[in-house]
Amino acid sequence: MAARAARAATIADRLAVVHPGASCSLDFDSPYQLVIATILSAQCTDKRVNLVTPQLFARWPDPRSLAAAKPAQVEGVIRSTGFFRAKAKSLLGCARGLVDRHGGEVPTTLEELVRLPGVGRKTANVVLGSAFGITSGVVVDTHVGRICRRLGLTKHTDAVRAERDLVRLVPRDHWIGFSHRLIEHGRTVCPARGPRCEQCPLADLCPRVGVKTARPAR
DNA sequence: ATCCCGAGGG
DNA sequence: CCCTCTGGAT
Repeated sequence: MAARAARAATIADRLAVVHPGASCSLDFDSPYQLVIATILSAQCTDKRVNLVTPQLFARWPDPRSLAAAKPAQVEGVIRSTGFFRAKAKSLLGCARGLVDRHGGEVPTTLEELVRLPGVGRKTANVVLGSAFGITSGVVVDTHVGRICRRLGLTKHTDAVRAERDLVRLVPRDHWIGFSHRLIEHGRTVCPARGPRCEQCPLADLCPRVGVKTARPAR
């Protein structure tokens, strides 16, 4: 549908003005660190993840050391990110997968990444895009899905179906930037609760059905 | 009470 | 398809 593609282009252009340098807000300085940080980011703010990763990477600086770590010790360090047992299990399994199948390096294809414990399509897209500069798809996280539904770019709540719509609407070379700007927009202007519609550059494109404006001023 | 840059398991 | 995992923030 050409009309929706034009709408998507308008949205992408305006977000590029407001969030020009939007990028991954997780702290990392290697692909290994980004994989770990992104696994931890599930149902958790990046800010919270950035609070625990320095300790994590200081104690277990590479896949080999992390694969040999005691689960209980890892759980202790990552506890505040929530889902700490499942996440610790994923981290150890992921580290083991990196060592066993990839010589301790992070693979650069979606198929290999998704095979690692704790790494789903969203995490794989983030890692490929931000650690390697590889465009593999649109990152559809909770923000991207919610905003694109509000704006009528997709009707799907399922992330895979939403992504299928978005990759058709947005030119391939804009996929990563579009993703990061939507995520930034979601964090700063259009969160699930209390969207700040009065300062949203997309307000005229948004139905805002049943959306309450932030803060009843008191 | 509901949401946070999800993923795995039944 | 659903359910579960979990602490922190609002």
